[in-house]
Amino acid sequence: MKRPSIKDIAKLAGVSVATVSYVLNRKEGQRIGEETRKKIFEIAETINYTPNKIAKSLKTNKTKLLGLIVADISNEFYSHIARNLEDEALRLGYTLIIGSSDENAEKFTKLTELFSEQQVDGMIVAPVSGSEKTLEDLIKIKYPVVTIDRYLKGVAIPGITIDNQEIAEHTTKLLISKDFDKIIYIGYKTELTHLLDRQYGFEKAVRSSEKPVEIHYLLVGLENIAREVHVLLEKLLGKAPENTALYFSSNKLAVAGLSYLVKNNIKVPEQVSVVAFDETDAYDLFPTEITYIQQPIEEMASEAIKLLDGQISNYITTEKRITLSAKLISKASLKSSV
Amino acid sequence: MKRPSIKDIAKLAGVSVATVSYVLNRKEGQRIGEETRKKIFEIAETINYTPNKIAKSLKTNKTKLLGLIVADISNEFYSHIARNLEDEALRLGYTLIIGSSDENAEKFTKLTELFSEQQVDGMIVAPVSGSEKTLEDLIKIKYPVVTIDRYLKGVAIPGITIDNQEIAEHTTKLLISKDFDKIIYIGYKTELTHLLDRQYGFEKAVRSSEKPVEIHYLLVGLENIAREVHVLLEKLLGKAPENTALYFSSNKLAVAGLSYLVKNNIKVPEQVSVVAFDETDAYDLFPTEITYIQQPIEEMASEAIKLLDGQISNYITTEKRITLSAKLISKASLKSSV
DNA sequence: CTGAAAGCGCTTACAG
DNA sequence: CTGAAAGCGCTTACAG
Repeated sequence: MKRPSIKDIAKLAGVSVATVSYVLNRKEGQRIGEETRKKIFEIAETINYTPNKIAKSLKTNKTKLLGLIVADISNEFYSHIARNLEDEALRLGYTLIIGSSDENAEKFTKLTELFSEQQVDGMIVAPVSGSEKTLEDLIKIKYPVVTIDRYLKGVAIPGITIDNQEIAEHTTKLLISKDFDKIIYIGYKTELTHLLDRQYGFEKAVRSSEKPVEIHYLLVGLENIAREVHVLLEKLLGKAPENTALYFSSNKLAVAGLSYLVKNNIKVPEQVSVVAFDETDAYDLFPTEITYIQQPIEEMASEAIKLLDGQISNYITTEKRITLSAKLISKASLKSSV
Repeated sequence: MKRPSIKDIAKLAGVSVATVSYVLNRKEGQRIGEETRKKIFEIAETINYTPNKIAKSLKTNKTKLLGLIVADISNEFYSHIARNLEDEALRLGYTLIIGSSDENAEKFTKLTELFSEQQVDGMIVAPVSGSEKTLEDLIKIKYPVVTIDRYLKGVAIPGITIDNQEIAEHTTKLLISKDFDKIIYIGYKTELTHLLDRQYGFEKAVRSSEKPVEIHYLLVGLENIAREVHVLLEKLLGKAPENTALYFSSNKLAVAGLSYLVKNNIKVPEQVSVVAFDETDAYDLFPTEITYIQQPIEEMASEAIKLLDGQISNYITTEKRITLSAKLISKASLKSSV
């Protein structure tokens, strides 16, 4: 009981497979008699024909498959990215195949190989540190690739990022203007450029400030975030902090840090003010509404797909990098003034 | 600059494509001379050959692609499911292609069609209400499909679920034993069996109880959850509830409800006790640790893939349904006793 | 030990 | 208006 092919339709209709292919693809130019046309549609319907895209792909060299590589699809930020990409992709007739790199360069490379063997028409990737060569190889063979969320220093490849440094600088200046006794930056130990940019933005604002303010950095690894953050905050904050600001450079870090505040009954913003990168539903459970930096995820997704589709369809190889603006969403977690 | 094919290798090596295919696939049985073998590998290496899986698929009728349809990949529960499925799939050499149904039967059907045209070897789906016929059609043509999280009444199809009714009943009995004045069940207006099962379990425990206890149901739609829950809780709970228990039948509902409690400064468990289905990192930001029902996601994923792979490889069509046990994780949000 | 050949299900110039 | 034929890149009996 094989699935029916156009050959079966052709036989049943008494025409050639070419004719069947033409009418099923509604190709203009090749005009086919209305009767033949109708008959073919009817037969296709009754024998329940569905096209075999694999066969089509082999011939046309297009699979309508897009590969998506994120750090971890179970991470809230990436699952939202994925969802938006999915919708945009579907709109253009693409389907998404996904993989998680776990920030591991080897795994990242394996995934690109796997996807390329599956003949995906293009890839959207959040590159990991150490994947420079893999990306360069892809560019060399002109494989359509677009980076998202991140970029790699020195690798000229189209992609979407946000203005990490600018928004971080802007936000930090705001903090500085509020005369905190102490500002604590909580970020990652990492070589990932988009995260370093957030740190640079922070540092830049600090350097250009005239007011003296006590600054601390808490940099944690990519694992065991919650515990690390708790230990560090305990050391730095103690149980009764005053007039302090906490700057979290990701939602994961924020959740870790906020849970420390809740558990120690530290009042926001009375004792400690908080601002965080990225949003998460989790903020809803915190007693104070959190001020956060919002990434334009929807726009990122649609631009990424547009950029990729452009490469695929027109073989454009501009090294276009698009930078979108993040937005500071002000809520109660930042003290209103001095 | 086309990508090299085995034909290119064959030409370069002065052998037939058949020979190249044999050595590249390391087929035993067909013994190929060690020299030819080495030469072929070398050439493949230098011209940077990578196999075209599409061509292979056309011939072998296996794509090593698995379709995953969830309600929404950006939902925390499903993104975790997806991640675990991804890992298990990769282990068996499969790649995941994903789609979100948005609980929409039409979209669900479209996705199954799309995936089947892409010739996925099998599908893992969270069926939506109204998709009975789609599923039955798939079974009729013996397409390997496994349901996850949910099942559809009357549709005999292999799948993984958890013991929703039992764990709900068990949990409710525990609530009842604690002599609350009022127990409020917060669930969905839905026809989805797995959610109804949670409700039946609750009702069953209530009916079999000897103690009289005031019971309320809050059933919300699938959209605007937060607002609906807030409005309903306000009506039912007021600002100063006493000795009340809240039972949330999903993590989304729980987040919505807990945020109401936080905003109104209602103490957990002093005034209100809480138990919720499913976990989420968000609980970390709530002042009290939340008692929740934990689904064995990892096991669900590995069993699903195993079941699907079984169907694919052996054409097993047992209507095997696997039920796994959820677990009540006790934390401070449930008052300790009377 | 190796090759010629058929075929998977399509598409698409080309010819008539 | 329609068909014969080649070909996409593989696999796999079969023959030698």
